[in-house]
Amino acid sequence: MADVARTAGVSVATVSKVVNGRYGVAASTLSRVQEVIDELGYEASLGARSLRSHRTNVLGILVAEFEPYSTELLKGASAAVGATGYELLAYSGGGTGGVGWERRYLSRLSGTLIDGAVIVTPTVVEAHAGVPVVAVDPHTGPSGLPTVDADSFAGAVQATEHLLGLGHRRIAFLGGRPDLESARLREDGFRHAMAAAGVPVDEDLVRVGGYRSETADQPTHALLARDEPPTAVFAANDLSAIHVVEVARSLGLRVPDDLSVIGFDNVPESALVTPPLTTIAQPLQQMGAEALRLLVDLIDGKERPVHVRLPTELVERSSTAPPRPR
Amino acid sequence: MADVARTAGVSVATVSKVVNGRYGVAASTLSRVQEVIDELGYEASLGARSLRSHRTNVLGILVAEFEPYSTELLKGASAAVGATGYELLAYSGGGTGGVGWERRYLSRLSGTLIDGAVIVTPTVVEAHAGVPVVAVDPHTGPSGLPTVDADSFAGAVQATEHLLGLGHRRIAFLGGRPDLESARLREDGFRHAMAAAGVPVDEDLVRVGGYRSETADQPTHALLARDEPPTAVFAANDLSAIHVVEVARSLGLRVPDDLSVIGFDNVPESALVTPPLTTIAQPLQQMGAEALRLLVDLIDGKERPVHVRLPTELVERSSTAPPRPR
DNA sequence: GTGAAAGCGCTAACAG
DNA sequence: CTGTTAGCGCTTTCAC
Repeated sequence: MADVARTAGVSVATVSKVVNGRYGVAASTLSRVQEVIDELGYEASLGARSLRSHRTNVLGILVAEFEPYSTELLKGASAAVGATGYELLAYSGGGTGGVGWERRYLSRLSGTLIDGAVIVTPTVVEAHAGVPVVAVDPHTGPSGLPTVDADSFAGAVQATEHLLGLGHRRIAFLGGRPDLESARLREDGFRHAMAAAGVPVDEDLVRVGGYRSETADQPTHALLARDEPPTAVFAANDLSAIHVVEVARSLGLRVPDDLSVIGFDNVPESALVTPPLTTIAQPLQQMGAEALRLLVDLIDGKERPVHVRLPTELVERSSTAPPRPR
Repeated sequence: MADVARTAGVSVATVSKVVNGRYGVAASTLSRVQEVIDELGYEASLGARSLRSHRTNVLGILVAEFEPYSTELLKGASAAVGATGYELLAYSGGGTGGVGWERRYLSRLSGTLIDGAVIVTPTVVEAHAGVPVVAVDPHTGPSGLPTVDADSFAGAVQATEHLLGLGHRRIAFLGGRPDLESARLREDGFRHAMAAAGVPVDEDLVRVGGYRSETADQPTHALLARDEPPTAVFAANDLSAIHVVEVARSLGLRVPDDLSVIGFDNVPESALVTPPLTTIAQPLQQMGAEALRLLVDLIDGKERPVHVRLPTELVERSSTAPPRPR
């Protein structure tokens, strides 16, 4: 900025005024400064500006890692931000954040740099943060923070009913982590639908999968190695469902002929596996867009429902079929 | 930081030393300060820190918009950053950047905030930028900047040969924008493969699609409305290929029975359309990871090839088939 | 081993 | 209308 000021023969304060469109600058000065700015390709440093002004027009999206789930939200947020005049800053430690990443990233960015934040699947939710914050699918469920999530319970019911409707009775549930709200709700939905159909749940068929390939591996093997293996598996997210498909194939089982598998999330990757995964879709892009709109309204001080829950939908692809007659 | 200093009964300078692990702090002071930091959940502001220190341990990824292409790169970069100790900051204006977004975002973030940047599909490439910069698939082709891209020419040859091998002869090419390097190379590859097979190119079947649905719409209609329409279309990216499929269906043509369509990129979305798209895969995640590694090496001053070109691969799905006997 | 002071690039008051 | 001045929260000499 000093460069620009010197070249234009004015003070940095004047340049600042031009850059920020403040009143009190002569038309001639303005155009001269603007010319120099264009010529030099000057752009104010976000860091320095925000340090002083506490308004940046930048919204943060804080994620533990850029993976299929968070990037879908990002697409939605990106589409929604266009109209608002804000810019988007997505921050991630690349998976190295460890526990408490959400709080650390937030304090690192808030107060300076961003006017508000969307935090994706936070474990620790803090109501007070300095800037407005919206949580997407917090692991503790809707609490003090404004929240956007999908209807995990209803989705799990849909998944289970789909399997039941196909004729399955020996259905396994490969859950998430029991301490997470979404995982709990999906198990509840599963049990609810089973009970409603009058099909008893074999407790040995209910396992903790942990939402990730590595953690789902052992329980999946245990499930499929049984004397009387399940004819269908409902996995609480796509990542673990995909892993079930892989394990089944490695064991010589054909999907869906020998085993039906249904997932949850509908990340794009679920369509890429062989066979393409039947799953329960969360409207991820829509959730990202909704979270962003909610955040903007919060910043603008508009009244809004503090909790948005979006519906899920069954996406039938090729990993589910009626059980084979025995 | 002043809070922490006051509570611990030391100066902010000392707190700073503790935070940054500098030498010259008594063990007792260190542990006391560390305790207060943990208790208060203090985390240094990125903006302020970077303003002063010019080393942030944060790498930037600058994109025009978060869409399927850039988010795939993001996933790769995120996976690769884990080992490096850096954190990732992805910045986007949400599509409102306009021309020259790459330069503006870069000067906004560089010098402060980030130690280096990966710029995704920049149009304007500037060799000198203040911080190390790596370009992914720059629209002008490899120039002064270190670059990561895929082999567009070879990929286009693969696509064309696939169609030729299926028996197609009347093959249309729906190109990108002629001013973009990747688009030009894909057309070259198409012509090269046609010539090698001794099949003359009907110039009326070569159209400019512009890489986007909106820009591809009119040329696609023109192509399919011909008296003698093509039996196959090679679209220069998945987005336009998907649009060709949609237009064909809206015209009552069945894909692939009446018309084969092949795309380029292999974004996850290409598998989600009906029928799933046959396409040429760019190893997008790998490209993102490679760009990040190249950037880190650049920052560390390591010698590295300044241009990495990754191979493409044919992904056969269901949008291509032999032409119908007439 | 610790703190005082200067200053990173910018904006906001205020004086001229 | 324009420039001077005082910080924003932090790191970094450099005295003590």
